[in-house]
Amino acid sequence: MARTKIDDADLLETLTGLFRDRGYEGASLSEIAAATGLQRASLYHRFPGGKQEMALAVLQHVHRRFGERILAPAWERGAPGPRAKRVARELDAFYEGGRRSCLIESLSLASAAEEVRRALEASIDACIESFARLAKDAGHSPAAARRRGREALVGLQGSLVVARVTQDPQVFQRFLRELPDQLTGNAR
Amino acid sequence: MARTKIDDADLLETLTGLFRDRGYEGASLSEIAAATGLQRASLYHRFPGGKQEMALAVLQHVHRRFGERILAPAWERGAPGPRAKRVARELDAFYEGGRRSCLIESLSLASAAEEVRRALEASIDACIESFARLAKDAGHSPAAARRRGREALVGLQGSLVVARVTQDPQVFQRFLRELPDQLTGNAR
DNA sequence: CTCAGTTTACCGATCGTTCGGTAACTTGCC
DNA sequence: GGCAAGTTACCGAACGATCGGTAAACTGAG
Repeated sequence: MARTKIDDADLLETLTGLFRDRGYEGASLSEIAAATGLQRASLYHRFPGGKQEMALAVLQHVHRRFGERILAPAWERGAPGPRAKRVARELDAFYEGGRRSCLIESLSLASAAEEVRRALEASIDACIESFARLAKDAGHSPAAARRRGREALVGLQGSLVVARVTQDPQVFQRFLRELPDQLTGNAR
Repeated sequence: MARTKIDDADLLETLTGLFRDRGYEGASLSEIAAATGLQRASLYHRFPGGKQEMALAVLQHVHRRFGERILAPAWERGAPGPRAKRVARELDAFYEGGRRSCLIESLSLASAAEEVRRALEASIDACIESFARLAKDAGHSPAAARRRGREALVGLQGSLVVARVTQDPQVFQRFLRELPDQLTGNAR
């Protein structure tokens, strides 16, 4: 047993879960080590930059996953309505029905490092743009589409927070149900 | 020197700011001591229960402030529209235009103690009920009013998170502007 | 043998918390 | 009023535990 004990994908997945649930300061290296099955020192072999590099890697990992999968339907061809529904389904899976928090929110508290802050902003922007794309494809002006995208993101973040505090995922489910119409629907 | 060096109101105010900005784990006792002007040991004289009691006291403090002031207009007499506008103005002041985070969100991460979790839930509920009251007074059914109250809370939490990450308080300002109509407006 | 990957053992710093002690004020007896 | 006893508020120093991080030895596949 000398080659990687835990492969990068699993490692990142575990780290993602930890940072989502506990936040940056809340997720200690001991806890991370216990959860990943690696010793603390081994984590420094994988992430020489320490905890901050772990957070950064997780952020990139999730950002990629959003781009390649969760938000991908927003950039495909076809009717925007069904595509929005597919995005909603992907969000449902990623947030486990509203029982998991958003990494962006969890990591944006502790007055993060500039590099982390930039990554957070990039992910937020990508999310807004993808949402806006669906609204644009539904015939809305660029300005109106961007506004709808922003409002959808607000609903996403807000419903996740409320669902977490009230321990009631229904709030998130309601958001998901209304998301497609919120983006592609006609009137307001 | 025997009388209090820092009075309870100031102390709670400082603690509130710290917990909002840094979260429970993020706000260390050293930092709290530095910010309040009291030594760590002195904090234990004021809060024998330690950090958790501090968080609990802050939660109660803010809960009272919401009940007595910020959400008070929702329970007064008069047209619901102007009352909703007054609530919005109070929220604007409390969240400093969207530059400060919500305590409930900041403290709800770190898998808090049961007592803390209950306090968080109580505050959330009070907020929803006050919002719903305005919708009810505007002629909406109890069910519809409660739905509007919940959605308003989602908008509040979501816009605060997005405003923090993007460092753009405008998102919160937009929410505040639309809040009165969202609660008391006619159609949807 | 090489060398990436893991491990044990350890580091200084800081964590939340406790302890012993000291002023300043209050109380109650004379 | 005078003054000892008690209370309140604060502080410096230290507690054990844990924090994030490092050095060096071990492991095993190429």
